[in-house]
Amino acid sequence: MNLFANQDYISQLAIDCVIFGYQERELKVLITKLNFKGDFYSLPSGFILQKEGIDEAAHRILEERTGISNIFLTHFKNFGQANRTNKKFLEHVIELNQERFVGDVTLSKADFEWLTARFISLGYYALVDINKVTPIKTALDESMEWYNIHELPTMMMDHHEMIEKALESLRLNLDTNIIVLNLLPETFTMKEVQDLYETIFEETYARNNFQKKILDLNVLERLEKKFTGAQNKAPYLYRFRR
Amino acid sequence: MNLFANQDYISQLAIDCVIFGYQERELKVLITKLNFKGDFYSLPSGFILQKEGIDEAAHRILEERTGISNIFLTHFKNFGQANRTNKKFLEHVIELNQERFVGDVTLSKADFEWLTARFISLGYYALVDINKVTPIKTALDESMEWYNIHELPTMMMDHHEMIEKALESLRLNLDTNIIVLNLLPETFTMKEVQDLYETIFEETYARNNFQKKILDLNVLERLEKKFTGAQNKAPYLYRFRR
DNA sequence: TCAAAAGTGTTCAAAATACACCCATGA
DNA sequence: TCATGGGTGTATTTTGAACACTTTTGA
Repeated sequence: MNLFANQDYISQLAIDCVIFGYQERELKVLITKLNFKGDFYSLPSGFILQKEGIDEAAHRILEERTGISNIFLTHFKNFGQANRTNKKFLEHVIELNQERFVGDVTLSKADFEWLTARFISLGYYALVDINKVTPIKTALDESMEWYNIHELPTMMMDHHEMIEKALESLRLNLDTNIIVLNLLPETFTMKEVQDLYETIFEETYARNNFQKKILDLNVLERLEKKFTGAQNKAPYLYRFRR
Repeated sequence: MNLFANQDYISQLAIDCVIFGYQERELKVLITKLNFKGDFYSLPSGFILQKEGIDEAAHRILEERTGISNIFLTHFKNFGQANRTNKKFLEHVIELNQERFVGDVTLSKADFEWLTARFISLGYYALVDINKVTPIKTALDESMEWYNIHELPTMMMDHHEMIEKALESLRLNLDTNIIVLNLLPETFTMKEVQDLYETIFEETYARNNFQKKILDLNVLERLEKKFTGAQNKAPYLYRFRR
């Protein structure tokens, strides 16, 4: 059975998604562990159907793996060195899992050829509210979990570099854009916004100046106060203005 | 004879180059007119060989068309809608030029299929010194000329949109980068730099403040004065510091 | 009434912009 | 010596960071 080779995919072209989530002052990335012996970790990836656009494909892949649509997702870089192939990687997987690759059952010859060709990857990154996501495993995944961006496992191919480049790109985008609020729930306090910025940029900011800067962007609206039970002044809640 | 289909190109993937040049307060783009009846204008394009990286391919294409290498060239955007194909365009060309498409001589069936597939394009833009470039026509080009960015002919497919996006990207890059000086000759006056910026951003700047801003970047070195014969103070020449 | 954390106003320094003046050049 | 355009110094405004103070909350 051919899983890939006969599908209506564009060959030699893949999409890799760096899905950023945020929780308790930690920036996290969604990573799958492959369902094979040996520890193989990968970004959620997929291929482009002949009938769909590249952005469309990226959205589909994101939705297939997280269940959510209509989320911030953007291309950040292409990866296309001449020798970029996962042939060695796949051979290693097969070597460690020989019993599962007997007689073309798991992976046909055609699929092997298709998958180990030289590949060009379009790198996308997404920002999601971690509470809205239920990671969806495929048959090939043993697990699919959030990893702190500073405690990543050893990733296959150049996926580690991809995450680094995605983070760089995210930081650059934030200078002119407040897209990052996609990482927060519907309503949030100013302190939560500040924690988020400090986590992403790995810096600290003065509370009052930060508040002024964000409010001056004129994209937030102030709602009622949030009484937490703590013995201090209740902070305001904010949400995106529509 | 197959020109494309049997070549070692990656299929369904193209590179389009927006080559910016600058002359006398005009920002220009290098555009080819195809060597067929009917006015068909195109960006310099090419395909990616199996054995070369994508950036490498872009540099090769640029060199094939301008004769220069080691020039500023960068990816700015991918173009990959589902229906993105030049089938209609090519059929139109063939219709207007039937005498040249008799008997597989100019374009084989295989080539036609290959060329009219759904294509994804990697958009690159380059900045070149217009005086160092001798546009190199291929067999398919009737002409290859510089066009003022505000006086572009009607371009095939989405090439017009590509130029717009490339310009946007160039402007963004300029905010943090002085790469734009690739558009100028080896030595230049401050006024020439200012003219260039004003042309690209379509704004005017105060002379003294502009000079200060550029010099504060610490990337230029001041050379001797340039005596033009005009009855005014001779301006200094500058060049990139190494 | 007190500690903790949020909100807001004021001050200070730095950067961007505007204004003014002087200088070199060739007719 | 004059008009022209180039170079540079000084004021002014705007921006952003630092500091200080007040308010709210629940114990």
